[in-house]
Amino acid sequence: MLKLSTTQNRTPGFDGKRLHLLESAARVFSQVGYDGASMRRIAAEAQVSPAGIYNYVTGKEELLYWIQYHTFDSLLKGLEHSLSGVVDPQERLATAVRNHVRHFGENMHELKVCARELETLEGEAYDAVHECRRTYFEAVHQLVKELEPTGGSRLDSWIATANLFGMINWFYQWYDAGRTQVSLDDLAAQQTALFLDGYFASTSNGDDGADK
Amino acid sequence: MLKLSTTQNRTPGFDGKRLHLLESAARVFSQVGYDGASMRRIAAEAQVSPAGIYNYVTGKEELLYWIQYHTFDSLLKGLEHSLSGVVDPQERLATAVRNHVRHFGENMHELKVCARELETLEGEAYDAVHECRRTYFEAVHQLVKELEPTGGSRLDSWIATANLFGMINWFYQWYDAGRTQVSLDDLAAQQTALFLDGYFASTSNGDDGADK
DNA sequence: GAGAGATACGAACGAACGTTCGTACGTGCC
DNA sequence: GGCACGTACGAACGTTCGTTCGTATCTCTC
Repeated sequence: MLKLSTTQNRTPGFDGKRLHLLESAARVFSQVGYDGASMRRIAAEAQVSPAGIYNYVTGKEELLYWIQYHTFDSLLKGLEHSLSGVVDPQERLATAVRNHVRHFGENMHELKVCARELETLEGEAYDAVHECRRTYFEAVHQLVKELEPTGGSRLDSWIATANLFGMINWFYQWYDAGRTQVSLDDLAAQQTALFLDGYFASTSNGDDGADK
Repeated sequence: MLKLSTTQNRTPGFDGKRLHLLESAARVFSQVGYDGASMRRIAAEAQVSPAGIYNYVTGKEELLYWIQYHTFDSLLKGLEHSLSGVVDPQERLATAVRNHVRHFGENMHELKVCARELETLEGEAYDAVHECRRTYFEAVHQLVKELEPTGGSRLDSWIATANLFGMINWFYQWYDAGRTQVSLDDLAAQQTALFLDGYFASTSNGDDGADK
């Protein structure tokens, strides 16, 4: 299932137009959900006829596939890039959270679609996205495990990582509901601090786990 | 919008049958989403004809409304009940998390629908559910604020509460994906500990914030 | 047992859906 | 100029959707 559209014999502007189409689709998906979004509405958003969409994509399914795959892929790429040169384990985790939250801020629609429609795709398309997502999760999980090389927290590192993702993924539900008093970097810092030291902790813990 | 179905002149078994219908609808909604669920499938799940649904409910929208309203309402009721007699602030928060997570375990379908379809309803129906949800959030927020009566954490209590909800709401995405090595109470305890003390904290903090 | 009203369902409605088809238009190559 | 082909769109297809309608059954009341 899900034949991908061919990428040969294309006009110069093809890639750009498809990207524009994916952005429009992500915008609509994030507003009304995958099932609630009609191809006609996506077409209108992208200023194309409904039939025109099928020049760039084999169907609705592939729209979601590309949005999700591209999002997790660039999350991972961004993580690897921003981690280079950072050695302190706490600082590395803070960097990862900042990367994630910033990415959310700059691609709110795409991330929202990824968070909400995780189980919408099926078959090979689901597997491909799932593999990409798993790689990203494991990269962050590794950062968590490296926090305490001597043998560990009393908490399960996998569960703690999952809960960390809960914090940084769930925030699309409440952030920017009008009351943007806090910047994305501030938010990332608070989430890092909460994860590392809890709500209570004394501030004696070095740089308190979130700076910059 | 959303005329509620009348509740007068009903047969004795009416309430029970409607509850059964709502459970079936919640099961289908949680599997394929609100938009992806057809009335025909819900009817089949409830062993009723599609037309028969409309004896108990004015339409699809009201199904979602009752599921969400009833869920948040019983979350709040359960919270108030389980808090009675508990005085230690950390223990009160631990109790709240346990209440939430247990409720998730016992009503996985309903909670999943509440988490995923928060923005699906519109107008009065949305407002009514939103008010109920806000009350529940504020109750937990109050518990967080009472953790440190002397003046507070370095973190914003509202944001910390929102992140707490991120942890305990997001877990439907990964829990029971086959690997149920950890009980719901254990999970609640880990989430409470993570929130109160962070991933790092020394275990010297009283009962470490999660017991029972 | 006659009447009323709640409960149940098969059939059908109009609307909207994702997608396909046929046909134009534009551009580059010989 | 003529051909090939990527791009674009209006119209239409078949399907499925939420809901309504007409009617049959069941259960009380008098």
